[in-house]
Amino acid sequence: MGRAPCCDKASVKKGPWSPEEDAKLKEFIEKFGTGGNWIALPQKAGLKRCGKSCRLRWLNYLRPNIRHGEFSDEEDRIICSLYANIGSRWSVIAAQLPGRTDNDIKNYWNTKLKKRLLTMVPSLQEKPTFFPSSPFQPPPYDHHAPDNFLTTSSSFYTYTPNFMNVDSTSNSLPVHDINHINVAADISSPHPPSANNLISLMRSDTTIDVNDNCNNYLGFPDDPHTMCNSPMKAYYAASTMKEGMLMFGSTACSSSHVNYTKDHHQKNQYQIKQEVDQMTLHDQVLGDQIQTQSLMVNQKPKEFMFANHVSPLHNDLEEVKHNLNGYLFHDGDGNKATHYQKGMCSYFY
DNA sequence: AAAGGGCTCAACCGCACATTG
DNA sequence: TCAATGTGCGGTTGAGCCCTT
Repeated sequence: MGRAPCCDKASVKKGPWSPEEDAKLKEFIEKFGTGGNWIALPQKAGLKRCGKSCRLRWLNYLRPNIRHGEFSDEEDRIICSLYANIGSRWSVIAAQLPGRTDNDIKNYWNTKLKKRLLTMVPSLQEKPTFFPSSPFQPPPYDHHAPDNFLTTSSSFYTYTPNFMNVDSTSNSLPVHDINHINVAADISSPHPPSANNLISLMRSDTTIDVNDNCNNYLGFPDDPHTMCNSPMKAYYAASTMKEGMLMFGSTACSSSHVNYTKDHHQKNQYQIKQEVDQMTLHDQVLGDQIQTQSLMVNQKPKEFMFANHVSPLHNDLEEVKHNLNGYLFHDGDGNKATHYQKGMCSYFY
């Protein structure tokens, strides 16, 4: 047996609101408020409408300070960035855009922004199975990439998660919720090292099981170039999309990317999240290739002191390029790696 | 000018969660 | 503790508008 309907469907009016109904609702709420009970409101206000319908009409159209009409470029960027971070949590996104309603933003995304994004990045049109509701998807495998896949490209798409809240005292990897953004946190224990390197993909509603080489994330369990010769305390970036969490990071040194084979590459080419030119809020330029974006909702990005923390292995970091068939991470030196790590929001200890 | 296909967006639906008794 | 009720949210729908042929 399903739950009782919120109102008598037969006796309520549906469809577009008339100006008279709008006026009645507005007048009533301005005089008496909602009374904390939307269900009872229409009767009190003399409206033949469902309470939910009244609420929706008020919130999306009648309440003061609602803005309709064109979205600014800045709003576009915020929406795109937040969507990349938190997925279709329209109410959260709307909270960052005063005067905009979740419904407006949702419609705007579905009808305009998503299409624009897909036009800009055609390869995003095919959804990966692990991002079932995301418009983002991995680029196609580049068969021409050299075996170490250290190629270059003039275009680069990345995505920068906001904030991290790493709990370095814990061996577990809780997923924090900061400003509604899931953030994976840290570990500090020896692990199957290979699994700790790199690019990890996991569902945003999971926590990382660092003893699980790849079930929750895609690491390089057979990596022969493991660099983790010390207990690692790395961690990690986290970013979420609605269904998936993309993680970048390395345990002790991101140079462990070097020399991965095509096969590795193929396994790990999952990072397309951000059209740099269109979505960058706070640009950082990494070499001449990389820009990262650090959208802060209520929080500024943390600065990383990458070089200081990975110095033992720092020299290995000559090349960390992750060519994702045109989407390139290029770390030519430690300094760039710093940016790289900033960009990917990795933490190193 | 008419047809029809695509697009927009207000509104609805159903579910999950919160609150209340 | 649990069921009933209210609220909020995201996904979906469809009427009306716009554009192309």
